Parts: sequence; structure tokens; C-alpha cells
Amino acid sequence: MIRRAALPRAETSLPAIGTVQHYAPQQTILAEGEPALHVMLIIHGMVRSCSSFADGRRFIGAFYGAGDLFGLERNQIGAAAKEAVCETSIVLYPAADWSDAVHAPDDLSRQIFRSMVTRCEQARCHARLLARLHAVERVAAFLIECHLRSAMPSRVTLEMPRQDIADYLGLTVETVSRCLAQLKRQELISLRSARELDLLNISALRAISG
Amino acid sequence: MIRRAALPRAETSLPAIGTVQHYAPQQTILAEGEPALHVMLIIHGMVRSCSSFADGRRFIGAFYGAGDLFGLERNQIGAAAKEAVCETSIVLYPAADWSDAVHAPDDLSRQIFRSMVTRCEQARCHARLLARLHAVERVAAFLIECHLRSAMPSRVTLEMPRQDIADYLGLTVETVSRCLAQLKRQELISLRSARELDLLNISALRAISG
DNA sequence: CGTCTAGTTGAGCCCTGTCAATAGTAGTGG
DNA sequence: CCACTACTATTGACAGGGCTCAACTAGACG
Repeated sequence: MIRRAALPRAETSLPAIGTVQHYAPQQTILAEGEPALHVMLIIHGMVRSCSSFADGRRFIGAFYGAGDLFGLERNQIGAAAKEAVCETSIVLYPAADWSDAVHAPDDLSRQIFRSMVTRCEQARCHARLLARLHAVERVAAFLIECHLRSAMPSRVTLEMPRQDIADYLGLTVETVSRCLAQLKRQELISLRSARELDLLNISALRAISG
Repeated sequence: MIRRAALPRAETSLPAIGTVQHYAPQQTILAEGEPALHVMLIIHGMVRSCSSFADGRRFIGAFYGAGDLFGLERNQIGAAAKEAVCETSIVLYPAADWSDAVHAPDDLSRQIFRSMVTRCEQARCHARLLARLHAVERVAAFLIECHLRSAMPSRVTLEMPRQDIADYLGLTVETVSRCLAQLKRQELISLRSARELDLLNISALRAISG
């Protein structure tokens, strides 16, 4: 199912020259180690970048949402797999020659560079969280992060299951669940359902998350 | 103390157009949050990129060694501090206009982009380690990482104190020390002194480090 | 030799992981 | 509508890995 791309969001300055691809929940977009043949832009939905260990441990390096570019780390050995978290549509930009993005069309090149800087910063921030924050602090930080993506003022919808959150935060599902329960007891959040919650005290959450 | 730069290492294609700066151990090159006015290239020595929490917790996001570029994340809020780990010399490239590096001279631009991709990959790898590896595994991974920088076939010199290693690996000095002792007991390493050790079984270390 | 810092080692505790049971939630079919 | 299944999430009991606190050791330097 391939057709012309509509321009996804105001924040991206990319032209609608790519082709659109749809993915069902849990579907693999790019297997682990497989080189990216395209730069990909998410129209809607969510993608996780995850890598596994020989013994089954799993790590999620990032979640990408609508408007995010990914597939930038072309030709990297040991590149992380990219999987759709939920129903997801992305635009594929053929990237035959941008491995030095310096020579891509000027707009795309600049956008890629900016994304790359952002990725770096996010990865360091993620590492900082994993290195020095306690479980509750990590969960609070994650909620704040989700809130930044969210359009609603204090409502957050978690697109991913607890296992994904755990693998992103370097915890177990049980600990994630317990931390959410703790934040609820402290009346910093309230759970409408397992996947939907309200942030009752955002500044307190921000303070906890370091 | 400023003078013309000598070309640092074969692996960098940058011309010697910058000025050289020397730093003593522990000296701050760039304070936390301070914007980088230069792209910096290390000639010799070692630099740590570290950030602190309000309560004193510290995190080291990366160590940079000879031949590494840093100061790429210009104008970022909350940028990490850059400090000399030991006696260090760096070349400063004035970077007045490369905040979109796309418009820097072609060589520098490409080099910066390549460095950025590498930084991203390293940061994700670091996060993966912090999220899912046990203490001994982290220490083993760190030794392997140091070994890659090292010129010697199985000798590793640790330029940084235990506290820096701990803050890089998300552990405490005591745990780092205990893990080194454990690896020694398993005869995977031997300690010539606190800062200098031999890797006796590199493939086993690599296996441990995931 | 004394002092200072860095590193190691030990004892005890706590946070988080593990294992197991329970409770929701969605889907399917009678 | 309920029954049944399958899956996801929550909660509890317990154990263990890593942190805290403290003592000790090893170098470096005057």
C-alpha cells in the first residue's frame, strides 16, 4: 500500500516527495542490524527503537512520534530494530546518496542535521536518567516526556504497554506498575485506565524527575 | 597560551587552522550550560562531559580522547560541562557560523556530521549498558571500551579516577572497586597498579559485557 | 615520619528484581 | 447477557545486588 505523502506537520519543512507506508501494531519496520534504505518521517502513530541481548534482555533506545524523523543512522552495524508500537503511518524518503547528508538537497540536509543533534541530546538525557535516577524518578520523567508530546494540557495517553516502558526505563513491568501506584497515592497523577492518566501536579513531577 | 595547531592525528582530515589551548587536570573547559563558541579537537589527553543534579548526584555522559571532536552541541540549553581529566591539549576551531554545519567548509562540515552520527550511536550504546547490564558487566564493557582507545595490545591505562568511572557507569566507587576485584579473582584482568591493568582474557570480557 | 588523597574491603540495609497469585480488559461465541 | 479464553496490569512475599557507612590500606608529597 503505497501512495503520495501528504505533508505531515507544520514543524517539518520537508516536501511531500516520499511514499507512504502503513504498519500494524507490533509490526517490524526495520529488523535489528538491517541498514536503513530510507529516511523515515512519522505521520501518525509511534515507533520504538529497540535492541536485544543474547539472553533475552531487551532495551528500548527511543520512542518516535508524529513529526519525528528516523532511520538516520544508515549503514551502522548493530543498528537497533524499528517497530510500530501502534497503528502507524510513515513517509519514506529514498536515501540512496545521503550517507553524507551534506550532499542531500539543502532542506532535507538541514533537517537531518537538526534531527541528529536532537537525537544526540535525547540519548544523553536518557543515559543520564538511567545512570542516576531512582525508579519513581524515572517513571515521573517518562510521564513528563509523554506530556511534552501530548496536545492535551494535563492528559497523557500511553500508546505502549508496560513492558515497553520498563525496557525504556531500565526497570521491570512490576516496578513500573508500583511506581505509578506510588505516584497515584501521592496524588501526583490519577489513572483513568491503564493507558490513560491525568497529571495532577506537573511541577512536582518535574521536580521529582531531576 | 595560544599558538598554531599541529595536525593531531591521521584519522582527522581537518586542516591546522585552529588555535591550541592547554588544560591542567580537573580544569573546566566549558561550564555546564555555557554555549560552545568553538568546535574542539583533542590533540592529547582526555575530556569528560558531565552534568550534575541539584542534590549532588553526578553523571558523566562521555569521555573524549585524542582525535575526538567535541563542542558540537552548540547553543543547547542544559549542555553538559566539559572538563579536562588529565593534562590535555585541544585545538579550537572558531565556529561563528556553523550552527547549521551545512554551511561550514565542506571538510569540516562532513567531519562534524560523521562525528555527530558516532556520538549518537555511542550515547545509545551507553544508555543500553546503563539500562540492562549488571555492575560487573558494565565494568567489563568499560574496560573493553578503554582497550579500543588504547594502542597497546592488552594493557589499559585508566586516565580517570574511580569516581569518574562510577559516574560514567551509574555505579558507586565501591562497586567499581569490587567488580575489578571480582574480574581479578576470575583471572580476566590483573592490576599492575590502580590506574594500570592488563586484560588477560579479552574475549571473555567481551562476552560478559553483552 | 606524618599528612592527605585515592582506592579497597567489610557489614548491614534498602531498593528493585524475581516469582507467584490476583484482577482487570478485550474479544469470541453460545 | 454470560461464559470462556487470552492477555495485560496490579499486588504481594521474598531474595539479592548494589548502596551506605565505616574502617583500613596504599601511594604521593613535604
